Amino acid sequence: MSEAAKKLMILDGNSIVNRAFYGIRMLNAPDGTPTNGVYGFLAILQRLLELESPDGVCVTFDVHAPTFRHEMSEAYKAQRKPMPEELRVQMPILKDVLDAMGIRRYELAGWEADDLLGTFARICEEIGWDCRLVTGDKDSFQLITDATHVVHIKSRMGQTETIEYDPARFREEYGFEPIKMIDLKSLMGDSSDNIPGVPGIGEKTALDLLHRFGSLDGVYENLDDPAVKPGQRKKLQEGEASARESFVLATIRRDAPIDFRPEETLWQLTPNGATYELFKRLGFGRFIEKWGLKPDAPEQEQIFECECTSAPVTNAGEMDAAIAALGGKTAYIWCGPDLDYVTFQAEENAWVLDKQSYSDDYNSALCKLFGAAVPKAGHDIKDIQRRLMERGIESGNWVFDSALAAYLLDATASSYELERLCPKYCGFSLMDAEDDGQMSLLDEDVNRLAECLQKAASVACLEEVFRPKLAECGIERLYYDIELPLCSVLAEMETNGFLVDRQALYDFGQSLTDRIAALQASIWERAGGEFNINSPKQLGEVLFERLALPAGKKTKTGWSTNADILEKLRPKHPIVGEILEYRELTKLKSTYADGLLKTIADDGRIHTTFQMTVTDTGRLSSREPNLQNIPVRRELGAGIRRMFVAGPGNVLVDADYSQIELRLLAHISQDETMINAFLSGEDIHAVTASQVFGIPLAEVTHAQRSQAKAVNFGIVYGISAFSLAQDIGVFQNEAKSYIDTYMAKYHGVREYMAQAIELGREQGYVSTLFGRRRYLPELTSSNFNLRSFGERVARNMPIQGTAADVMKLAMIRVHDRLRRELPDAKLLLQVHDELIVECPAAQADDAARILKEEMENAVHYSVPLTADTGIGKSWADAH
DNA sequence: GTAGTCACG
DNA sequence: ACGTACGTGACTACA
Repeated sequence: MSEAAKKLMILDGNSIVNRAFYGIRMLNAPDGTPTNGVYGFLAILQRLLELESPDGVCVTFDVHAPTFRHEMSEAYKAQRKPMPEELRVQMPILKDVLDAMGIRRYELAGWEADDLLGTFARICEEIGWDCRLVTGDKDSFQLITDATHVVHIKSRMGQTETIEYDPARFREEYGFEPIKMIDLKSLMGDSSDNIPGVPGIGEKTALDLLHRFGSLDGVYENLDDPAVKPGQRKKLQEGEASARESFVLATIRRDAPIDFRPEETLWQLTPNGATYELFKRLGFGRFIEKWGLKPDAPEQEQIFECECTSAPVTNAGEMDAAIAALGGKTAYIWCGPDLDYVTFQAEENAWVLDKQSYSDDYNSALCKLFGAAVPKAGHDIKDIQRRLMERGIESGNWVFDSALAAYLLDATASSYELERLCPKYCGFSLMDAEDDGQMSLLDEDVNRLAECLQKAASVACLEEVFRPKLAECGIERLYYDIELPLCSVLAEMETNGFLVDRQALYDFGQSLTDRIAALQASIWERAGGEFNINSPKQLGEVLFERLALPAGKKTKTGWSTNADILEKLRPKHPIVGEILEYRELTKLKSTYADGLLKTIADDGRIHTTFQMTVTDTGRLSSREPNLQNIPVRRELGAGIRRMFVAGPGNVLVDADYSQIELRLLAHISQDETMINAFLSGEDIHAVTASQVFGIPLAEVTHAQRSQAKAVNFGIVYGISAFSLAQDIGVFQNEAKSYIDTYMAKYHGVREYMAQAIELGREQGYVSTLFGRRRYLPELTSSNFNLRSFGERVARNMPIQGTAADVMKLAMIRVHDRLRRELPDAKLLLQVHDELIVECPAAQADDAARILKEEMENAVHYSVPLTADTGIGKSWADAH
């Protein structure tokens, strides 16, 4: 009986660390040592262990010594760029990590890692093992065979991704056999590898020649072929020696003299103390957790000890006594699901209120605790407030929210769960009680009770850490006057919900069904067969293979079929327009008609959840369902907004800021021209058109205004000429001249943009006018893409974030005034620069006035903020 | 779970 | 030369 083939994963150590170093943002161990390369390596290793489940693992490294390639080629000797210091110091760390984990590593003076990969792959193939070569370089693609696949590491925007190439995948992408990579490189060269190739022949020509003649030899045997242009022929003739030399340089050797026994690489993850200690020193908590690493001699687990004694609260008398004992001190709260139990704690005392063990009216107990008499702190208090509201309890006197504080201190963190915050800020971890599904806290489940008490107490610890930090960052006002009060406004909006005309929405969905079916039939007929139009892969095959339409951009997995591309293809084939319409209709049906219907609650309303700790800029987000992306731009989609309606006797009042981001840009940059444009009340896009195109305001055409509008938007986002050109359909040099003129005319804006980046780099963060911060380690990255991204964010975040701050402040003010002056008017929704209120029809004008006043007067800057209002029975009518 | 696409400001 | 606008969430396909 033959055993199943073993699978060996060989990682190209230098190349992967390199990718990680340049691809992800800087990380440091607690002692300041840079670690991002090692961290990225481990992240990739972990991902691949899960994905591939190899039987063996080993890592190859380059040795800094001349190789046979240096001996044979002058060109190859050219100095490689020296490794940056922050990367160099990480190589020995990685080797320590591998040694601790017991993973074999190999290096051989005089031979490059690629040659080791090739040699190892050969040896594996000889004994019938499968190989996975993991690397960030494309050099080793020539080694791809049925048994040997290359897992290619790419990094994009701080994310690393892995693509596994087998022969088929390779052929699909390159159109020839993997081994022909050598021929390709001999023609086009490889600047990063000092392989000269044929001077004057680039990737395009080289690929073309290879497809035509199959190999380097084939090319030279067919130099007289008419398909070879005279210029190319000359270059090829002159460059033949170089090409032949490149062929040898580019060929990975498979005969490195190294004692490699595959069975020695057999390995599986075995947690050990050495790895634990090392990871702890490096600050790799994530991997300690993920891999269950523990110290050899179990040290005192730094679990937080709750020093308070807890008392059950089982009746109204005990509740009163607990509140008396609090004596005005802040109660730190942790609630169970559906508020079935609540633990609260102050200093050395803690109490447990449990619905099942409470003999009097439970709601009354909640009212006492959550009423205005008791100051309270919690974690994600908006959520607690909403759940209380659902029980008809209005809570008050909330003085702290640890999740919100953590968000303000670092808006880019991936999660704000107590389990993560405690280790990060307080130096202890939380215990983890299994959820056993019991509803009652007091029944026998000691662990879970302890866990809840601990969580309540940890909110107190976090508060102690966070309060001074908020002061230090100058964001106390933002926190206490905006974020915290906003919680109850949002809780109320979520509870209010937006009424939807269920029948109309259903009918709308039905009306789409027939049209979709007709489109599908026609598309299938034109395609000459049935396929899944919703599958970009299948659609790509139909459009670009079967119908042979000119393919545009490619994605990682195939051809791009997005609306931009299809729009350009529209005139080429009638199927394209139908696909675009099919896409539009199916989107409306699945996401908006069917999707929203599912979310309508028993009261006929849709209750979204606003998330306060999600965006990097300070905006809110809306989910389950997302009501901030209801269609409006296209006529058919905007019909959805007719289904969002006011209740009987009510109307909707809609108010939206007019160009708030550009107004804030004018103020923040103090650009005189832009400020004057807004002060004069002119149409800002028309003014920009007149500036950019150098024509009198009165002569600006509709098309010019619309282009100027795109420029205005682009400026806010940190534009490039390429993208602007793409967006407005002009040549890149034309787009560039628009931007240059813009920056010359609005030179205050240009100066602001430069300063924003400068300041961001110096401080490590950028901030809004309210002090909200976004840290930008990307600004000092040595990776061009990452750094450019940081620069765009540095320009954009202060604007988008200030707009978010202003809107939040306005919401609090609107809410206050409505409560005092129009208690029947309810805030329903915020869509970044728009607010929607529902109120009795007779109060609509008053509500509109209040919205306008409070939004426009939330702040007073160098240019006025203006808000436009509308009134109607539906969202579509009110907007 | 990731990728592609598309809805919004 | 690089790769190509900021910020979100939901749905479908596919591994």
